[in-house]
Amino acid sequence: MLADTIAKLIEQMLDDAGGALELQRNEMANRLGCVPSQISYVITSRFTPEKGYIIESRRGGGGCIKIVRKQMQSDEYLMHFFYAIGNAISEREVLAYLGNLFDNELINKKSYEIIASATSNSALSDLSPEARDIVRAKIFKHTILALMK
Amino acid sequence: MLADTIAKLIEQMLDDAGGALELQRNEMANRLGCVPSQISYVITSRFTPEKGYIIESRRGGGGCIKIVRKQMQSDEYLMHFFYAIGNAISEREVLAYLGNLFDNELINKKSYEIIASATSNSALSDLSPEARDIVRAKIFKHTILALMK
DNA sequence: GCGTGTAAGGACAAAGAAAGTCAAAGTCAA
DNA sequence: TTGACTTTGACTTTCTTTGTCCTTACACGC
Repeated sequence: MLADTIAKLIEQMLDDAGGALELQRNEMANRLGCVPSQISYVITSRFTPEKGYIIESRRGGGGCIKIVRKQMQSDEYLMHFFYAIGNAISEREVLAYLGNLFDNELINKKSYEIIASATSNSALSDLSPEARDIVRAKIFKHTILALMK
Repeated sequence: MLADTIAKLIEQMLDDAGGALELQRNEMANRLGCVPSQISYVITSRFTPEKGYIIESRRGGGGCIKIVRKQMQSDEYLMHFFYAIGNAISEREVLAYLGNLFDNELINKKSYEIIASATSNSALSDLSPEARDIVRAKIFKHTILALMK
C-alpha cells in the first residue's frame, strides 16, 4: 500500500538522519509519483505525537516539514496519564493529576502553575461548563505531550 | 532561502554590533544581489516589535534603517505583554510572543512548549476559529500571569 | 529663500512557491 | 454492508520574490 511505503521510507530516512529530518512535501510526492496530500495524510495518520513524533512545518517558498522522533522512557509515565484522561475533565481533576505529577517530580512548580492556569475555569470562562470540560481535557492532553518534548 | 539568509546576516550584524545597528537598504541589496524591497520584506516580517525589535529609518541622501534589539525587566516585560494581548489572538501571534519571551530568557524551552501546546489550534480544535482566538487570548493571559508567580 | 534634481527608503500589488484542509470516492476486511 | 482506512484532487492559507510607483531628505544653482 502506498501509505505504508511512504511511512517506511520516512522511518528509513529518520534512521539515517539520526531521528530528525526535514523533507519537502512536493519534492517527495514527485519522487514517489503520488499527490502531495498523500504525504500529509501519512504524516498526520502515522507520525502523531501519541506515537512519539513531533511535527513542524513551514509554508511558502522553501517550505518544509520537520519530523522528529523522540525517546520514550520516563515519558511512559506521562503517557499513562495521557491515556487516563477522558475527553472531558473538571478543574478539580486536573489539579489532582498535576499534584500527582508534581509529587512524582515529573513536572516542576512552574510547569504546574502554567498548566493549572491554562486549564482553569477562569481561563475558560467564555465557554459553557460542558464545553469547558471538553476543551480542558484537550488542552491538558496537549500540555502533557509538550512535557515529553 | 533568500529571506533566511538576510535574516541571519542581520542577526549576525546585531550580535557584532552589540544589539543596535544602522544599515543601508540599497547598499545591502546590492551586496547580496537582490532587490531592495527584499530587505524591507525581511525586516517587516522578521524584525517586528512583537519579536522585540525597534525599527527606525530615514529616507533621502544618506538614508538608513536602524534596528535595535530591546530588552526589558522581567515582570515589567511580562506585564507589557499581558496588556498588549487583546481579547483575541491567533496561534501565530502567540508563537511570536513566546519566541520573544524565550529569546529574552524570560521563559525556558519547556514553558515555551507547554504554553504553545495549550494555545495551539490543535488543542482548541473543538471550537470555531473565532471562538478559538478569544479563548486562546484568555488562556495566554492566564499563563503569563502564572509566569510571574 | 525657492525650485529642482537626485538619492535614498516606503507601500503595495502581483506572481510564485510551498504546505494545509477538506470532502468525495475507492478499498478492504469483519 | 458497514466502517475504518486510503487515495485523489480542488481549493485555501502562508510565505517569498520581484517590480513599480510614492514620499522624503538633502544639495545645488538661481
